[in-house]
Amino acid sequence: MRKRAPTFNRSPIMSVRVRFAPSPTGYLHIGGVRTALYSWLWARKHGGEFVLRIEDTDAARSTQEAVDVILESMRWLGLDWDEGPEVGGPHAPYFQTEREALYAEWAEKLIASGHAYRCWATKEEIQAQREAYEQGRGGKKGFKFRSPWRDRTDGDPSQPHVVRFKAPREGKTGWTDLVYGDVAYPNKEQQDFVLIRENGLPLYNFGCFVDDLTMGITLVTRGDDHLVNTPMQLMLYDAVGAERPQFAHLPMVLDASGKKLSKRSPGVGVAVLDYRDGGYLPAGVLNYLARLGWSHGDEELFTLEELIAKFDWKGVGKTGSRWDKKKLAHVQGHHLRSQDDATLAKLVTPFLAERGVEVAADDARLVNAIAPVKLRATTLIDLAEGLDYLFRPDAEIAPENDKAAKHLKPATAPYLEKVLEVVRATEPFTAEALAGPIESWVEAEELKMGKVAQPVRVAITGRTRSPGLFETLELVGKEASIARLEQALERARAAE
RNA sequence: GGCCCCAUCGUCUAGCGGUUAGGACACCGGCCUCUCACGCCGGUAACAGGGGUUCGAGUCCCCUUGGGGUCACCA
Repeated sequence: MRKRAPTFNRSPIMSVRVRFAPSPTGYLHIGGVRTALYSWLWARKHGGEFVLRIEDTDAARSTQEAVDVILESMRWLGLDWDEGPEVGGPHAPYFQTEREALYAEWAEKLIASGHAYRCWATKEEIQAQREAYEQGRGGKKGFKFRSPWRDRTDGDPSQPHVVRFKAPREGKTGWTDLVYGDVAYPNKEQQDFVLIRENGLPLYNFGCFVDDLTMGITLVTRGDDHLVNTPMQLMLYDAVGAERPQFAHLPMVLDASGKKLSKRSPGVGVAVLDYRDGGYLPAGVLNYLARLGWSHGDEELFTLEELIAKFDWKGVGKTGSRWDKKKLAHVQGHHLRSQDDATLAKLVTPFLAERGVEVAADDARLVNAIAPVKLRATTLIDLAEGLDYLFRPDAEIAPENDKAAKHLKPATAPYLEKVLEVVRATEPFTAEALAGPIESWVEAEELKMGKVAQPVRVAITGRTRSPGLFETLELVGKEASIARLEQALERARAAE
């Protein structure tokens, strides 16, 4: 059953400082972005700071390219950071690999105060203890290394060693999570986890602790797969006598089958940039992401400003949520249609270029065509598809498939002829001016508008779907309409 | 397996002891209509199971079941 998470009641005097701390793995995970979004919204809502920190202590995976992908993803989404890479800040550097001295310093403090110790145990020793455990208990899981160095001080610091935390073995360590409420872990489950490894770099829990502490983070947000790490970090705050930050853990984003969303999830893009390249708008992705796991009554559609105003932690649910492409498409389509035409014209240009259509973003024909076409589009790619025929040379306009081609046949030639005649005679060339003559002719001949419209539509667009016929004729223009109708007429007469 | 977390329509969710269990996506009808959309109207569809507490449980407690996370010199 759901328990109501406590409300955020930190003193308003204390500023909000939140951070997003991805590790550079080659792409920015869309689920991670939801965490970033909630944090960002919280910071913006309270006029606090949003810090971007790169957790790159896993040297094997971290590359500059991977960092660039993170920054580009965040920029595209519009989640701007107040401190972090490129913008700097009072707590620089913001790359963990550049903060090595700081970790060493805090490790020394912990050793000096008796909360941590140097451990010279070798991998072989640990392995031997592990094997003994497995044989003794008959199980492989739950092994906890008990270092012989926990209470010794006679090692040689010049020899390779790690630094371990002297974890308490009795009692419990708990906190009040902004999403999950009261959570506690028994200390006996803890082992003397490593703070600093042999190569001098900190392990996740220690790096995270030192950075969050020294960067003055007031609220730590992350995926609920980190729930189990929280006690370790809490112990560290307690050990140095520092005030603990608040924590908010977010449920996972799952794929359609209910598994944690990953690059292997079928049919779903996990990388943020997949959505940029797929023609989605940040507003659509962010709105969908916000609602996935957070709710505000019955409301579904939000602008970014509304999200900032309405977001709160008590609206965040505790259950993992599945990624629903259809619903994303719905929300995205709404945001696409909400954009003004000039903006969309600018945004769609690259997608048109990708299709070989070069047109200026402020081209009047482009801007004028946006309104009717965006009603029929979900993404910028759809928009580009729907705009494409307007800018192609007349000679390139041809039925896009068999279904379209079937509308151009001898039987429909008379319709094309009639419309061609009207097109030639109409001036000014507007949808209103064209509608009258064509509609009255259709009526007089006792035809159905559909019978006439489809062949004409295919003639001037090559497609069976487009905005209203008269509107489309106007958009295509008089000259091009004539050329395309003549061309289609030939096709129709030549067809079987 | 230990520890921790979770559980309302297919999906995302509202619900904070008394509701015909609401909304959204999807789906199915219908309207609009020159196509396709958009939009509008209507419909199918859920409290995992079992015990308690209570005058009264989707709401509180316990158990079961199911799902997830985590057990590193990864993050």
